[in-house]
Amino acid sequence: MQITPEGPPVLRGKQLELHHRDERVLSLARQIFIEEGYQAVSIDAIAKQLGFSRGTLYQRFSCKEELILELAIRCHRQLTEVMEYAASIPGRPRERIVAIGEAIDRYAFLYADNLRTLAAINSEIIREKVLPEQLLRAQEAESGMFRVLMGIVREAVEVGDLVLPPKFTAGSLCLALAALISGWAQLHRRPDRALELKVENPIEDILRSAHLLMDGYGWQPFYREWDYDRVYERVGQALLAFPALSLPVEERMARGKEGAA
Amino acid sequence: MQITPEGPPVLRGKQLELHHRDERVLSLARQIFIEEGYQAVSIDAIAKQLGFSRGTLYQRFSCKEELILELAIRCHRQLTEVMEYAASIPGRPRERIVAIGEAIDRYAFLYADNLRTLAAINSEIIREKVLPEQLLRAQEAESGMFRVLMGIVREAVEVGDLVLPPKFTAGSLCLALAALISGWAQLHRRPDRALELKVENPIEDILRSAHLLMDGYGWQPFYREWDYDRVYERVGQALLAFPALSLPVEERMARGKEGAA
DNA sequence: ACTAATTAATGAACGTGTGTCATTTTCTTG
DNA sequence: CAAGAAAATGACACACGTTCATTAATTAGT
Repeated sequence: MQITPEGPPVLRGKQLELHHRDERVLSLARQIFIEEGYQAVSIDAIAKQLGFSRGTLYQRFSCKEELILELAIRCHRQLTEVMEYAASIPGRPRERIVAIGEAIDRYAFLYADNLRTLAAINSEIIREKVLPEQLLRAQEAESGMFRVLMGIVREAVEVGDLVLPPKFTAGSLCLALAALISGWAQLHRRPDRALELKVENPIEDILRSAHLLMDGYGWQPFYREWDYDRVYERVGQALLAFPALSLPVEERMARGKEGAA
Repeated sequence: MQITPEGPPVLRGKQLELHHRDERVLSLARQIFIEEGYQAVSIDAIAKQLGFSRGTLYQRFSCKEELILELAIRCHRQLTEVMEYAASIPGRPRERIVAIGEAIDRYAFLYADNLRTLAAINSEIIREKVLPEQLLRAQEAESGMFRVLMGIVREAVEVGDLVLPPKFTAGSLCLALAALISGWAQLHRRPDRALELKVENPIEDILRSAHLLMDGYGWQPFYREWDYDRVYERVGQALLAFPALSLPVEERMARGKEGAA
């Protein structure tokens, strides 16, 4: 499917050292972004704190927007891995969608700060400053999410669990699910939005609405006809086997700060 | 319902003149933002183009982020008006939801640029720079959308068209609908997202998915059991009566550039 | 209509962060 | 170890944000 023109370049000597320094730079950028906000992130400040000159940094990153977008790309990749793992948990297709919902919910709990970073990919303010080439990388990172969803929807159609209504396609459903997920992410970032609706658990709510959406699409087994609570329990257990989702409470903070590597 | 502490302040003399100048400032900010992007908007450039000094502008706006957010607030208000009008078109509750979908779709067509501006309300980059007081105004502008949706959902419950499944509330549905709308807006801003899903009309698609979501919630009349094409036609006609949605093609551009007043 | 008090406008001045570049330093490789 | 390649440096030019003392205009009271 994917063309990999040159394969992963092997880094040696100085190159490797630089690569590691890039990681430190990104890690610091992440920390500043999370703790002090976007405006506090600056090539200048990072160079100072890391003890080398500004010009040096400019050889690796063209501007702070590139740093932020790079962080967002990593978060997207990590989230995609989480989703891929969830999608690999055995069960009927719709149960695996549930697993994905549970996985991203848990991800958001463990790495709440990362959701803020993720939003950067959609921000025009950032997109208009970085190189087109990096936008492509960002898009590719994003597309993983769609691929995972699409795979499950397609399989559901194949095994007959999902009979698409006329004029609807697997893509439509993926789009709608992605929209719900993106709405869910927004709620995480801005809980105030749900206040006036008097919804108690808006975050859970929106994932449950996804159930009704799938019901509407005619995706079996339907929400009421299946013991999804049990599915939640089962996938909940299975998800613990994934490293990024199995952190004990104590390590959560530390890991959350280190980054998305 | 709403408390209006002081009522609309009456402007006279110089105050009025200043107010008009603010409008010119915002209009120019909008034009620059749309034509040259966020980074091109600057208090400096606006002051120069309008022929007065930088300090003058700083007495009215604290930073460019405030300008952008102010624009977003106006867009939100305009979109809310559009939705309110659509919601007032006679018909069963679910038909009025359809009217809203049609209205925002048409709004997006006529004022595509405004969708970009709208996104500013969600951008952390902008939110972290403006005064908390203005964030409140932004939130209030946003809430109009929810109010309109909520009103219709509540009415649907009252007249018996919608029997909420156990554990679901009117708020859940509003949230989900809002999430879909927000996903739809994102698709407008970044059509690339849907490319790999091979969806032909992603924009239409997502609004049709809202139908299946409502079906899933058990909101009658169901998508398949009702002639919604006819509803689209009917509300399409009705929407033309609303000034902002009735512009002929020629005026579209001009009006689109002027602003959201 | 005149004057005092209030309010707005000005642009110079300062601070901060960006991005560039010629020069120096360090690293790599034959 | 030497020549060439790559990286590091910090000074520089610049753009933008922000403040402020000074000047100009407006308003309100008599």
